[in-house]
Amino acid sequence: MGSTQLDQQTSEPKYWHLKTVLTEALDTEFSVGQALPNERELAARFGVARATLRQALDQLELEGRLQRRRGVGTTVAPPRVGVDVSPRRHTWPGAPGDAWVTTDCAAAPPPTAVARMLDVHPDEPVEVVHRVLATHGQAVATEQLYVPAGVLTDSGPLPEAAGGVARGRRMLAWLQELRPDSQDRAVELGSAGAPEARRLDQLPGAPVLIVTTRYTAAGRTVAAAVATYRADTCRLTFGTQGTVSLSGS
Amino acid sequence: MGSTQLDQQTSEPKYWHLKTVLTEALDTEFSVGQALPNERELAARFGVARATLRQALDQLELEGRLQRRRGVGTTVAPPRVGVDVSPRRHTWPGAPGDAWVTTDCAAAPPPTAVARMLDVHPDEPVEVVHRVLATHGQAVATEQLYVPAGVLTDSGPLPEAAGGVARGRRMLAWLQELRPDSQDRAVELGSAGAPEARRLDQLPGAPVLIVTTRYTAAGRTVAAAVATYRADTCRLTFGTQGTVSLSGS
DNA sequence: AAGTGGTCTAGACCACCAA
DNA sequence: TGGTGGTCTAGACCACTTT
Repeated sequence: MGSTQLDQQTSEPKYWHLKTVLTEALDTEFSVGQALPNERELAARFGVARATLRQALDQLELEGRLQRRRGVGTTVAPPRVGVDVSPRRHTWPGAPGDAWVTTDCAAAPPPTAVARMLDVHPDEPVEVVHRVLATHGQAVATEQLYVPAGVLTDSGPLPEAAGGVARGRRMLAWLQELRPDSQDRAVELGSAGAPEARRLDQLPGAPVLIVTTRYTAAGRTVAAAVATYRADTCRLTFGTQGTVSLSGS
Repeated sequence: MGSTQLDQQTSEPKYWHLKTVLTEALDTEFSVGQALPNERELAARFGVARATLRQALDQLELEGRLQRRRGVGTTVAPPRVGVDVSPRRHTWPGAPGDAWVTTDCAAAPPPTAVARMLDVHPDEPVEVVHRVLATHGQAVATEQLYVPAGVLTDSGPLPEAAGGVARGRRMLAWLQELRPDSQDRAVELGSAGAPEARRLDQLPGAPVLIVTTRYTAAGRTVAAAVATYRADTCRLTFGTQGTVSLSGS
């Protein structure tokens, strides 16, 4: 990355050109985990203001090429990890290390969007199971699973009001027995709220992929989940599924 | 949004607090399509620098709450449109207006990532079909479908070397006959390159959801597609699919 | 021509981490 | 304590759209 200065000629923004130059440097002269020079030095080297350089770094971080940690520095990020989110039976409780881990369970009123999905009143508390997914020792996703009280009444397996992890596990086991017969899923871009950011070891506002799932059994919505994946470090994968067709005109 | 000033006390960043205030205002005092005051005015009203205000607006735009157009202004964005990306037969050529439209077809060397997926040499040209998806008159996605020459040799349906739309349609029809038996799909965050940005009516660098698909027939990779969806305006949906199970510990 | 959002600057200070 | 990235300022100019 011996580049010094950069001569503009077109009306292409500086930060855009800068990003292109840096991308090329990352591809050819850097290896995963390697540290970049600090921002002040890089800005000086390219002859731009630090804010402009940061605009380029912001994009590279968004694309998962860089990893920045306050007080530490900027390093070349490893390729994104693929996380399977296909609606099929996959990992199970006793699996190695790469599986969802239940961290808590408590009753709370659902967000309005979730309330609408579950068709319950926003003020009425529902059971919320909190889970976390980690790979390679790094948290990559958190999830809240919402189950309306109405679904739990018949044969509800919550005799003692023991809150916490044990209760969460019990809820999952019970939902298992319910055998949900279908699910609708959606993926969209969002930004991490304060609690999610803390759980994912990120700064608030960091870009995340939000996966919302609606579970139905016997034509009835029995649960809804909102999972938050780190957009910088992971790629959501959907496995092979039956015969398909290309369409369009 | 009568708010004036804002008194900090915690170490919460100003732009974050600002975003919270604006979000609330959007929920209660604004309706879809309504214009916000301009950035200089808003900044003054909240007693912050314009750059700080913009940091808050950037996030709201990322979350799909706002729509900003240079030279025009900032308006409240409509809810994101759901785009079905489930691997099932859905819309067909003659469908209303909401379907993929083939815009071009030509031979070109694939990006390295695609070359690896197709297991071909990065310098060897492959057939590329360009398509665009629009909803409500707005382009929301573009796609490049890559088909290696090797797959086309046997009974290749490209007698005349007629480039362009007609050829693209022919390619799709032919792939249809091939009856791909499975597909692997992945979703990740990216930023729009110059050509994608132009086709999607956005600025370069805008956040997009990148969906890569690998089509296989008879255990062989016959094609790969890279689709780019506007992250601000759409939500990718995956329909109901068979029995499932919740897992974890 | 006027008004909008987009880019850019040259500083400053803060929060965090490691030595 | 020194170095890093994160936040913030008060300007300036540019590209674009509308009138």
